[in-house]
Amino acid sequence: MTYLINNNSNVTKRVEFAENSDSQSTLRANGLGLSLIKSYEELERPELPIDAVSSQLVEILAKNDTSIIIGETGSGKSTQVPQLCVKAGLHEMGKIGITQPRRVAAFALANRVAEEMETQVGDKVGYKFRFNNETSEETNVVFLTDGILLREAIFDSFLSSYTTIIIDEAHERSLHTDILLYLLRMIQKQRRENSDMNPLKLVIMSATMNSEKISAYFDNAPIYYIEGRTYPVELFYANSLTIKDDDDYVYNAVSVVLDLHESEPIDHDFLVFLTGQEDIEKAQKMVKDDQKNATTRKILPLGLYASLSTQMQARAFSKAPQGTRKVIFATNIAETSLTIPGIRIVIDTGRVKQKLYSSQEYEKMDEMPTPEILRSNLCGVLLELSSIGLKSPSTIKLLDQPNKENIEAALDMLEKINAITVKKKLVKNVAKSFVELTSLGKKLSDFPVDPIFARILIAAEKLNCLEEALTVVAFISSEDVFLPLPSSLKEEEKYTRKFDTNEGDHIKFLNIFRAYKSAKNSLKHQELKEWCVSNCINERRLQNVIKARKQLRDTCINKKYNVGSCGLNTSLLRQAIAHGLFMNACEYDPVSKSFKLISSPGIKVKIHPSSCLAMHRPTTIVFTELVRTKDLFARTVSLVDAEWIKKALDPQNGLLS
DNA sequence: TGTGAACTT
Repeated sequence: MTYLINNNSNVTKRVEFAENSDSQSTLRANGLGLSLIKSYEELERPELPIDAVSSQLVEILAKNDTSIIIGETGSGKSTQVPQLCVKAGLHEMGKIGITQPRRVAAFALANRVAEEMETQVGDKVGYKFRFNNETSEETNVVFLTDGILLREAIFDSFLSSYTTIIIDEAHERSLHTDILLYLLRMIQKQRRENSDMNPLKLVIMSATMNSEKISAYFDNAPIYYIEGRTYPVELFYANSLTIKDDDDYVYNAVSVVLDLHESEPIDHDFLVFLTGQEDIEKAQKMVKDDQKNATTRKILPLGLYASLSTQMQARAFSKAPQGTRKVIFATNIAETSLTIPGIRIVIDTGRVKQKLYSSQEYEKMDEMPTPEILRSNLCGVLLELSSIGLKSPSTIKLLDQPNKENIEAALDMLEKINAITVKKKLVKNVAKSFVELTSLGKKLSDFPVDPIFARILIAAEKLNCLEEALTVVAFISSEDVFLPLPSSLKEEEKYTRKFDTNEGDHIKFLNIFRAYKSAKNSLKHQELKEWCVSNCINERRLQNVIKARKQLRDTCINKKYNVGSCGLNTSLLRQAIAHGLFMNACEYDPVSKSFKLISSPGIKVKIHPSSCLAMHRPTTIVFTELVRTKDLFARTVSLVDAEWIKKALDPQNGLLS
């Protein structure tokens, strides 16, 4: 069937509307309209493929409990569907929430949609992710990370402030998205059955066509396809141009930028994909060095990656000054879901790297990545789900079922740390686990960190060293603050860094935090920066640690914890750490000259060379994490007393009530 | 005696 639809822009488009099967209607806005449109620069906003079907979508959104919308990046679904929900009146009884797997995406989309709806960010349109909340009473549409919506569900298990939840980028299958899909399906059912509550409308959006699975998961919800691409962007692969240096893809990418800078109009901005933060900083510096003497036709090199501050990320979305070209060096955070205004040329270095792989490996890379839920430690999410009220996590029905052993291992761990009790019951001759949250488990789930880290905080309160424990937990649950050591450093110098202590790496973190605080009080801004560099510290990451610490501390204050300090008595702090990490306790084994895991003595580990205890030979240690390379290495290690480990294993332990 | 990098509460 073919319908002709008139839309607001006076452009007539041909739209095919085909009914494929009972469960699946197909809405196609084929690209025909695009050739009729004027250059996007002359329009308020670029014409989007979704515009052709917007009025049908409003009806669909108003009518269906659950809709699945499939559209390519650039179809406009992320910016337009929330606005169409408003047109359908879904904001009248509560908020419309739209989740993103990444913070930048939530931030950028909120800014764009606020502009299109002619409102300020934080007013009718807002965003919310960890450490940032730009929403108010007035907010109708909120862009938030999937992780934070999951947190909200702990405090409001019906998500009652929302009328509509849109899950965007469902194809990425992030751990949080998968859990949310499960949870939303359940909440939708509960709200439908409870006459006091408004129904919950769900919209699942994805870029891939393999959507039957999601549809089946939601009782065969109808699937709608939006076809077509957005405004023209030229895509260059770096290897199709002159390769200057075979080994240095950053150098190649920058060379391409500088070449194209000569030939392209100055108001066409560039987007360059690189693999990581380090490469991005390097590329920015290379461009800056090249531009030192430039007076006209300047380049403004900007970075865009997750750990960049919100302000710096915002610069990537703002306009470059007149006569200056904006060049954005980004990780894959910008690859999906983001459309950055002004970008006309995209330089993708991926191909250059890929030619380093054999064809077999190349094919492997091309396959769909394994959903995160199939390869993650499930402790944290299972505790969250128990806290929301789920009684039988072993029978949880997810889009992809994690293997049973994985779930059992996580439940076993939660039981060992006394966060839950598990009762096995026979249901229709099949053993099922029923989970009950303990009072300790409830406390642990208040903190946005791994449950074993939260246990450190609980023990620390009783040991009167919570102030210090907050610092340690903030460090171990954040990114590594150390800059990579220059290989020019001699071996001896590496291990005589001034914060090292024979108590271990956790106390070293405390030393760094204390030293930074006092340096901050006595030094000027620039001097403080230099202080960080000379101590091999990444200052921005350290600031993130400080933010995480504040968030944890606020939770403690809120829950009326006694936030005391042990001062110089760091033995108390290590005792608290032992109460969290007791499952990771190891004893030195003189026979094998390695450490054996106390909980399973067959496993032998070595202290990672980066640890300040690597050159020592402590009897008993606890570690934060294990990494497997040539051997099994324990990273971030502390010296402990064997007695503390025994005490931590005791269920009657008064420190953890 | 040696880290994949990116994402997130």
